[in-house]
Amino acid sequence: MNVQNHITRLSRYKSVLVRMHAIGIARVHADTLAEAIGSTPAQVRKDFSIFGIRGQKRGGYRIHDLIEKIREILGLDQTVPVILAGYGNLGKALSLHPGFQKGKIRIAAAFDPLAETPISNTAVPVYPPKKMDEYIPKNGIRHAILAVPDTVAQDVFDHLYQLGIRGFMSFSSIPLRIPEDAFVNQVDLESELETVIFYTKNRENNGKKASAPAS
Amino acid sequence: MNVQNHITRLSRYKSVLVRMHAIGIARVHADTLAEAIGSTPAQVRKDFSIFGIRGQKRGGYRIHDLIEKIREILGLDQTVPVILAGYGNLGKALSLHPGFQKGKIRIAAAFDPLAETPISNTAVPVYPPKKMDEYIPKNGIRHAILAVPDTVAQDVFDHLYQLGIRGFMSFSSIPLRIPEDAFVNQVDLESELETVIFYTKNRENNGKKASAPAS
DNA sequence: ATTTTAATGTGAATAAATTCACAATATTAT
DNA sequence: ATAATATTGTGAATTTATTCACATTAAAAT
Repeated sequence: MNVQNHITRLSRYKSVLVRMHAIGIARVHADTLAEAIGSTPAQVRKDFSIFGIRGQKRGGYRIHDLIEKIREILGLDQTVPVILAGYGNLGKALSLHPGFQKGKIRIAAAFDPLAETPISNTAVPVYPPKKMDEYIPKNGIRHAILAVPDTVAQDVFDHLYQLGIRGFMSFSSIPLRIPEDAFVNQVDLESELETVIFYTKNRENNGKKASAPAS
Repeated sequence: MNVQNHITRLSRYKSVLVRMHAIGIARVHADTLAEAIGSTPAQVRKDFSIFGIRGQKRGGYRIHDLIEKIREILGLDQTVPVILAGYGNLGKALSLHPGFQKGKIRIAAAFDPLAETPISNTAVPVYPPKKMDEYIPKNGIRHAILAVPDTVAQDVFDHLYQLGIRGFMSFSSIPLRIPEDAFVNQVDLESELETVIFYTKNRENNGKKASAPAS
């Protein structure tokens, strides 16, 4: 299972493709890609078709081109700078996450109240929060990761929004009240783990797909 | 937007409900709940209907009962012990995550090679990996969080599977090869952020919903 | 050259998810 | 008591997503 839409899938295809490319593979078939991300060949072809990605009849897709094209669709043709609000354990983990060090996403800076006293061992520069007001407009930052305590999540969100940030990945567990023109991907870790518990339980019974109980 | 299915939604409803309950609210309407998680009243009622959750005509739902019922559906009526494979920055962040300290999920122990020398400041006991062989069967653990380096993710997965774990939340960015009867929720942080970048970009243009480009 | 084969690409078919719309009914107001 | 109102619960309608199935075509084999 695993909840996905075609954008998530494009991103996952790319992840696999980048790794294949790195080990010297030049071409890929819809079947291979489907299996890698737990999907179907028809789904892969349809996803590509929707976005005008063409392969070649009897020859699959050229990985290099595919990666380029997917990056372009996702808006990753240029490096995208992202700031990190909150440099606690989670913030630190994210700043060191391989996925944010190799690809086109770059965590440009982190902001945390504790940075009044310098934080050691940081993967990115860590500044006090008030520096956001200058840093974000100056560097044209449009995206932020919210890794702050729930108690201040809405305030920090509002502040960042007001500074021009429109795209957010939030790890807070409270739902944010957001303006129409902002986009927030709320990554709720508790919820993600709870779905695992549900589906694991319902696997033991029905085998394949989990569904609603009798009543 | 935000990719969801009804299980994810149930979990999110619960999260909101628990907070409402904590501040002394006893009843809730479908509209309130819908707005809180960014859904629609019809969706809320349909979700509840599917699982046989009944409110009362003109009176909404009793929060206490709702929480009970949702917990039961998700398999969270008892406390569920989960182990953490890997106690790096991410593992540590997870062990301290409020969502895993207040609810029915309990991170029972973490396992990491660095634990040969004791790790200080831990929120949970941290053991060397070889202790898993004894700990997991003895404590009947069925669920694990994989927060290990990509290079060993498959090996650790295989080992945990072989010890009886069937439900996984994985933060590795490589797709795992998994047996039929295991369930893995792969939380791909890079992919989550990439979707934010896509939708933010496509908001600026079309306003409401992001869709496929011309070609 | 010609045939065979192994893919893609895509409309059509199917399935799944969401929203509509309204009957049912408990609560409140009169 | 009766009427008015608000909100649930759910089939039906609609929309969205997935899968099917097969025509198309490039490559490989003969």
